[in-house]
Amino acid sequence: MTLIIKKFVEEANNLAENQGLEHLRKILEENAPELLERKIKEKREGLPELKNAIQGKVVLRFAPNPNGPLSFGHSRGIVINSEYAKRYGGKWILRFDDTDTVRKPPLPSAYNSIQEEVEWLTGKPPDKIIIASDRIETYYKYASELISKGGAYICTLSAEEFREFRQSKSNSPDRDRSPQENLMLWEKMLNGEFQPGEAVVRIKTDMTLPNPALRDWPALRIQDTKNNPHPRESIKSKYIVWPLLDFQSGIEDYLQGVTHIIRGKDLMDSTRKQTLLYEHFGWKYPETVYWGRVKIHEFGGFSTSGMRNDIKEGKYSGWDDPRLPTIASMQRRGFSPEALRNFWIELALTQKDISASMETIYSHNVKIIDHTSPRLFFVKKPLTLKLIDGLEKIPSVFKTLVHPEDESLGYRTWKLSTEEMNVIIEEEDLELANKNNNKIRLKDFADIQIKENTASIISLKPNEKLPIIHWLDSKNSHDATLEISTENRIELISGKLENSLRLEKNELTQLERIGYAKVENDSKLIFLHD
RNA sequence: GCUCGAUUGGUGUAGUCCGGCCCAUCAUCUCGCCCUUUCGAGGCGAGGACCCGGGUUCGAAUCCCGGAUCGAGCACCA
Repeated sequence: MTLIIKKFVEEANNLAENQGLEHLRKILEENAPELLERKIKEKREGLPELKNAIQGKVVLRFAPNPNGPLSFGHSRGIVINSEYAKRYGGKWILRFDDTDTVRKPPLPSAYNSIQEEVEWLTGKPPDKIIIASDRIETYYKYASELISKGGAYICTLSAEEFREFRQSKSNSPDRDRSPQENLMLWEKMLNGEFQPGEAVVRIKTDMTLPNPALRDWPALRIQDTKNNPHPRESIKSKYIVWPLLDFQSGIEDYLQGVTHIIRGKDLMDSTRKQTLLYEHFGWKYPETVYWGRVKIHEFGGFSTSGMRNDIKEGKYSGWDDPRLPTIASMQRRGFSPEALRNFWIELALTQKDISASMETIYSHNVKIIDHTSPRLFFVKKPLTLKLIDGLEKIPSVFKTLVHPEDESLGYRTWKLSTEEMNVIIEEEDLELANKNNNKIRLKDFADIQIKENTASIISLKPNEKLPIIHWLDSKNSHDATLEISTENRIELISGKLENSLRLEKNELTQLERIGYAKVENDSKLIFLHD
């Protein structure tokens, strides 16, 4: 049988090789046209489909620690979750996981700033907001329930002592206590009869589990909230027993009916721990997908707490310092939220650790801002040339398009004098002129001949092929600074800016031959990218 | 060390489940050309990749085995 098949396959392969696939196709068309109807593999676009996602029923969440405003990295979680919510007509929850008052104390202002940043990024508020520190008693309830069911116990071993048991795959002596005893100890924990480190609630798993991280993992611990009060006014020192991430997050996901969790792959063990927790309760764990680490080449290693320190020490001017990889900074510099969304969607969802470049973000941003950015002349290192010849040819008004592809945006105009005129060009462009017998074309104006600090108009119409440069008239320009920030320093470039357009604060412009910039005020521009 | 997981051009991705329309997609990048009175935008074109070694098969990026490399977790952080 197989021999017969082999014979025919060989025959077909030979035919294909000798007479081409078209020949085979014809034979098939004649004899068995149904075989030609292939299901065409659809090309995926953007984010991959979520497993078991039902239209209208998807619930997602993103849970940052509010110990600072959002970093660029956070924006991935917000974009991906909100995009999926949109795609499936579901909803997504913004949850503040603020359960560590000691090592990662929340920043009170972050609760609001994060919400604003989310809105800027996605165009609307999240469907729901949850603050973990408001829900401590709920978490207690589930802890008590699990303790009484024998699924958790109070462990009075120190972290170091327990580590021994974890390593040797043997049970903590506290493990065999009865639920009644554990409930009593639980009350003691809540009443403050233990100091931090003296007691912890552990989820019973199996000390022989191959993955050491999962062995009787800790669910709630004691924090000294007298000396380290929670920064929220309504919480402060109200609780001393606090849930750990794996417990808090697991319970909350269940309570909110989260169907899909999208998280970093560093949280893979969290999934496994929480799955064990869900088994105790008989719950079904959400679908989970992971992403890998993202490194942006131009941004070094920044951590939220590190930035917080540096700002405090005055190393940076604030969370929106242009050198910092925060959303606040990118917002201030003038990135379009749509560009950030497109960037993350294009990177998609894989477990690969990736290193991307800012150039990719720039390219996304240009696509969005270019067709609406008014053009402007900004002359760095200005050099003044007195017009000494050809003044009679000058029109009374200079006129050029606000945007080269969109006449509806109008014209930039300025009045010129035939009596006296000083042209301002960039020092660097003088070299360009040098290469062309000291001749150059002033964009939309005239060909000039330069001689020392003077210039003569050769003709208004282009006379020969000369490099075209941007320029200014001294009477129609004013001093301005362009702030360019590179990785670790801020450079202030002084120059001249044209008067013709009065741009509002935060408007984006394209400085011709320089790049895109954001208007801070009349005489200050912040460079975005080229 | 133990436990997970990943590996497609310079950088990201598609395709891998279910082997053959894949001498491998799209974007970015680089380089040409066109257009344009900006070094911008736009248009066209070119460049460049299946981690390695075996195996299965008529046929492997795709399946199997082995190895390498990279990353994460093994916290009373999130």
